[in-house]
Amino acid sequence: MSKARQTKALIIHQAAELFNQKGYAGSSIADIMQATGLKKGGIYNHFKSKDELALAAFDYAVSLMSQEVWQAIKTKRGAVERLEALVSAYLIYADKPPLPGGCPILNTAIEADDLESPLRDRALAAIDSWRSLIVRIVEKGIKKKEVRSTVEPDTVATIIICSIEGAIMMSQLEKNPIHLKRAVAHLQGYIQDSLK
Amino acid sequence: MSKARQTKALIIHQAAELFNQKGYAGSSIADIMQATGLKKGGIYNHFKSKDELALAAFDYAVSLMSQEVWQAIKTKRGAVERLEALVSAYLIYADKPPLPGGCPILNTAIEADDLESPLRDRALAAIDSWRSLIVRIVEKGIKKKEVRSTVEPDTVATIIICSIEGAIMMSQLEKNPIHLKRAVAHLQGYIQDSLK
DNA sequence: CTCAAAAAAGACCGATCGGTCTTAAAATAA
DNA sequence: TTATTTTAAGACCGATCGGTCTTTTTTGAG
Repeated sequence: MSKARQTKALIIHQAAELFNQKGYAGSSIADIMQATGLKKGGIYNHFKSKDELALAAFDYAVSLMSQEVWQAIKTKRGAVERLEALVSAYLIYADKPPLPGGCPILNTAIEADDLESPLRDRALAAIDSWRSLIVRIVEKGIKKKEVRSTVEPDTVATIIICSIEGAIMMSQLEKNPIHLKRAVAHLQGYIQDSLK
Repeated sequence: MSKARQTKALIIHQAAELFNQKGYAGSSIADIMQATGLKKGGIYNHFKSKDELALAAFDYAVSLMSQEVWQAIKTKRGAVERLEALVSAYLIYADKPPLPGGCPILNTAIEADDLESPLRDRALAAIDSWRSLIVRIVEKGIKKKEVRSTVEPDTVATIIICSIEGAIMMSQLEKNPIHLKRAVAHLQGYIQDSLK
């Protein structure tokens, strides 16, 4: 990787950590300068604006977690097993989170949900991608008779996503992984009992 | 109420709306001046700093929702009925929310969870108050044999809170109440099936 | 090694930030 | 109604905001 791209990757990584912990409005260019060791010119050489950097940082943050989930489910076969693996993958937030500060989708959704903004669109797209992954797994499970045909895939997606996101928030706030562990355990029971 | 206290209440209400929608870092004193129609002197006559106003606005926002929940459960008797009423009370976020911008506890928790700050302490206290309300209801239900003795009150509290908070976030982001409705329906089933 | 192109430095900009203070207006107790 | 206190106005402050631009340094192709 060229020096320039290394520097750009460093800026994105450090900005993602800052934004995820202090928010977009709460993080200044000066903060990013300090975190990267670069001066203003070094940052604006790679990004036209703070907003453009925010988008790049969000995409990077989401990709980190997407990779975790994909790694967790790619070897699993049945729908139930895949959902169990997906849910368990989020326990990483209790152990060694890909980024400090909690779930970047949740953080961005909360900060950007009121104004129309590119950042809100990205958060929406990230949630929708997650939702459709779950829906596809459940639909395939129904086709293969592994999941009861009365189960609504969209409802399963809502329950899984909102439980995990709420639990990440609570564990992050209280600095105690217990809530995330409880939510994951509850979802495992839900997947076992309600789907098949 | 004296004129001065009316003005102070107006500032708190408008600030609570702003902070809940745009966040604390994202809302400026100039924004609050515009929302209240007051000039800077009129605001700083009632509050020493933006931080002090933020605390007052958060307390006000939480009290609005606490009153809703209390209204919903005060007439109910059994533990199961009280929990059902508590969960259903949050459907108000899909209909006529006490404040625009979603749940103030969630919004504040996300923005303030990283730094040690009075605001984080308030969010922690609000969550703990909610948690202990649920725990007390479940414990009483166990004593009265309305709830199975194997049920863990703290786990029930975690599942209810994280599901509702996650669902409020999703419905707020997508501007669609369906997620909140699904989560409440799921929790009703959980309360019916798992507790008794 | 040379040199053109790219990257980073850092001074500089106007706007806005939270906050202060003096002055004027309004509310209230007498 | 008057006198006193409280409340709000609005000019003002230094610091910081995001962003620009010129200059210097570094990089990498030839």
